[in-house]
Amino acid sequence: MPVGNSRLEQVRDGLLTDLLEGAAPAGSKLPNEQLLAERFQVSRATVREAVGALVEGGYLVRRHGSGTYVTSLPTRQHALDATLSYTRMIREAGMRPGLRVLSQQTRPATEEESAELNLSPGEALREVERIRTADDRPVVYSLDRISEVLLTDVPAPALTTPLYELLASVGSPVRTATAVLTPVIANARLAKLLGVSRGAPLQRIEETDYSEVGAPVMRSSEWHVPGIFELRVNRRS
Amino acid sequence: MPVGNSRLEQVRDGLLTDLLEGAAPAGSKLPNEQLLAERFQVSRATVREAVGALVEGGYLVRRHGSGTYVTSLPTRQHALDATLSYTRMIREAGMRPGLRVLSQQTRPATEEESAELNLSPGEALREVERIRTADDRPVVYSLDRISEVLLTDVPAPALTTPLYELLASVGSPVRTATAVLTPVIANARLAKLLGVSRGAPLQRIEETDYSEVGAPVMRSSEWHVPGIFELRVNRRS
DNA sequence: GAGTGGTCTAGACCACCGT
DNA sequence: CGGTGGTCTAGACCACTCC
Repeated sequence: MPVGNSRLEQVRDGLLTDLLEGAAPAGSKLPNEQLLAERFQVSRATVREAVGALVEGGYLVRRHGSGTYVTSLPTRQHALDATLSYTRMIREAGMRPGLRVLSQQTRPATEEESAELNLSPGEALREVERIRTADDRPVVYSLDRISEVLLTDVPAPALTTPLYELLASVGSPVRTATAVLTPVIANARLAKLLGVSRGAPLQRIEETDYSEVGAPVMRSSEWHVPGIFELRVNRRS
Repeated sequence: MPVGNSRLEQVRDGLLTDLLEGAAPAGSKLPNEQLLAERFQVSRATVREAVGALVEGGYLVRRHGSGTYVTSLPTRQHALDATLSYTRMIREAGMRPGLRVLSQQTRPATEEESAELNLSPGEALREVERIRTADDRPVVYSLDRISEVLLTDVPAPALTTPLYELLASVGSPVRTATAVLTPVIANARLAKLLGVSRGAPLQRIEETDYSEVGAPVMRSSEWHVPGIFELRVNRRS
């Protein structure tokens, strides 16, 4: 059982335990906030914060004037919007993730790359070409580009470590990203690299990754083989 | 200028105005919470709530012990994860959205549909087949299925109104959804319906929509023509 | 050590829901 | 109408960052 340090975490985890162990089944109504405050020996403000976190996570709904209720289905944790790690998604699908670096080079940024990464035109960037595997079968071909400025202390052939870890280690951890998904047809090269037929459908993802202050730090182009692991998105109004 | 009723909204909108009008440029540090409280004549708790909302929206970052800072890029508002409305996305892309109903029928649910919509096997559901257009050009072909039980008061031919509005009007407004995206190849029928070539890539989306209490209310299968409006996803760690 | 955000309290009043 | 969540206050102490 998770036990946090702060009272907020204690209340949140206490409520979560009720939910997971069936003490508060789907559709049931929680005790009111005053009662919860007494039960956990905290103020009502603290209860509200804990309940708010569970509402945010999709476990509870508040209805003004009526009460707080338990929902039936929590949000999926390994969706595209909820994690940045394909490694995690592949593992979640019950497969063994792997990574193979095809090439890496330093070259001037194109105009589009300069705009996306907020660089001066022609400024140097590091590009890595990789194949991601699941149970040794190729599933993603990717081209990742990072500004050379961020990597001054990183030797050229060092991009074999996971890029998110690398970026975190140089002080630019990735927190958010925006990705555009487009279906495409495999050309001869992609077909060969990914082990599919020419003309087979692939999921193309163009993504820009941002640091915690919102500065763009990496631009990725990816081609995914469909049907191996799910690309799921949690949506909300 | 948006002016809310609650003090919380007044503070939030006040800060947002600073951000949008450039009074607080990207990377700059906000005054501390005590000062903001004095400026807006509210308590620090209220300031924290307003700032929290802007952090949630991606406009600000808090750094414990250091300060609150303005980020460079706000989260995209019309991404797949942030809205359920394709109408809105199409309009955002500068085009005129349209909708054409091809057919509707009531029939028993398949096994998969029963599982997804939490019905008894073979229970009746209403199915609608539609084409969505942007500037009169077909962009999405969709099959939507809703349990007949939810629609007892709705006459059979009435599914021409937007389905989200219809569901809200019968007391089951959609709040969240989970969608799986897969690239596919257009077959002869889809190619004809969507005005593309056979063999062209299409984005397939299988989606389940949930009410505010987490009960599944609609299951949709969609085929999107790529390149008309963007399918973007905001991601976070 | 000074300044910042993070947590927490005890109490108040309001807005909405249902009977 | 009573009960619920929604908003708000004034003040306190803690944890962290950075000089």
